[in-house]
Amino acid sequence: MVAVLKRKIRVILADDHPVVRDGLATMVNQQPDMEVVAEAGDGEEAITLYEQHQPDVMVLDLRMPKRDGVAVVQRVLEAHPKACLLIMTTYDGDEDIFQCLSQGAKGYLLKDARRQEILSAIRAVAEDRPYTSSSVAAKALQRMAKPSLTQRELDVLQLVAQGRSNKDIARRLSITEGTAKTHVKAILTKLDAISRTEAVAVAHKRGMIRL
Amino acid sequence: MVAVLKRKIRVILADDHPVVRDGLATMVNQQPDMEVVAEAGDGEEAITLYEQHQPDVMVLDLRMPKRDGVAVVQRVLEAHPKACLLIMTTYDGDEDIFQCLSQGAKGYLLKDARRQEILSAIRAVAEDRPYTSSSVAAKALQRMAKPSLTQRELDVLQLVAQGRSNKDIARRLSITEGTAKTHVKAILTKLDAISRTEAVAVAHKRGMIRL
DNA sequence: CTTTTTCTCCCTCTAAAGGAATAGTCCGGC
DNA sequence: GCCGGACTATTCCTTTAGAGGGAGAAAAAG
Repeated sequence: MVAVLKRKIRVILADDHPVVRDGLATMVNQQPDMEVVAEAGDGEEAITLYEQHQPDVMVLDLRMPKRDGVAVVQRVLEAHPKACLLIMTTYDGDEDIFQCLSQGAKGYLLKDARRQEILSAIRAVAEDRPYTSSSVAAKALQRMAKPSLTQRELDVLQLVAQGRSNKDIARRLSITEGTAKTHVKAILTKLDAISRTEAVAVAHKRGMIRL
Repeated sequence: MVAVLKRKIRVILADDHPVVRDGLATMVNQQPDMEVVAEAGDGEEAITLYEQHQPDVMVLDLRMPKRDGVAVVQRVLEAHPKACLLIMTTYDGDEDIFQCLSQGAKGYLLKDARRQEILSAIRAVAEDRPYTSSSVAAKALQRMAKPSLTQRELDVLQLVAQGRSNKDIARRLSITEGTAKTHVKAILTKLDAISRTEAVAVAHKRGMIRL
């Protein structure tokens, strides 16, 4: 089936859990057509190792110490526009998916995927074919229909999620309480929430904030 | 070092991510003194397989489909008080840790633990010695100094976290709005929060609610 | 250079949330 | 039987949030 003479797919794994790296490494190295060339335990390391090894595929966890997945995607792609990045994470919020894919990641899959699906995804991405399961694609499409929050609104949302009052938020951002309220109002409208607490729930579910 | 004639430690792995199970299985099976006898992908399966195999150790993820880790700990230990359960999870909220350990889990460790630590933990738990890293132990102690929420307060907190208003909460729980406020007030006091949104943030960080 | 978006600030008004204190009922433990 | 915790409910009062507007300045997009 697999061409014996073909060069193996060179893979870097980036995940902060040694157990997950072991699992992936075992799976990958058992395949005749691929091999793990390096493993990273955080975002910084992922970027460094990509530079060093220039692999065919990098499998990336979204939440990692030092620099999170989205930031790694951004950095690597701006230096290597042809990089094939496969996001592999437990988070299925539409915002995470949207951010990664719109920034140029070639694939996005969830950690509860079966072994075969993971391997197929790596092979697809290695050939520069995008890999997106139907459920993930659906979320990305959902997200596109929703209004985006501005940077300032995200700043405010972050503070709202920490339980800060409008007055408190205003003080921290050096704006008036009225302005803080204006931003909160915009957030509620865009997230279709009737209270700040609901807005936090929605934003969290969508992966817009990290608590 | 390891006695060759000694019976191997029989381990069951319960985690909803195939990748994690693979990683753990590989690590465990490489050791001369232990072996994986079964793998479960959800809570129900974990309970069933424990009954069937009666392993020396069961390694449990906290968040699993169908039945979560705490519930599995409860069920297995009420049928087998001597069961050696090792919790392995990404969540380090004091409530999770406290619940598991106080219900009789023998160990609790985080998924970012190094390989050696994981194996040591399995060996410790297999010999009925509790395994608790210092950071985890510290959180359990912290939790003991904090007031517990009553069941009703947890019900209310869950609804608060979904963004419901006091009136809404009252309707859903068939109580008056005043009573809902009383509960919310008690929650704020116990969690040392000044607003419901902060209470949600605190509760989430402590692992008291699942969003 | 326009146009649009973003960020800022302002107003009024109503509804909701939160602080403080009190109290009756029920249930389980001692 | 008594006591304490849990759940329920109440009243009074203050503060905060949120709905509904409008509006100017700056920055980004066209």
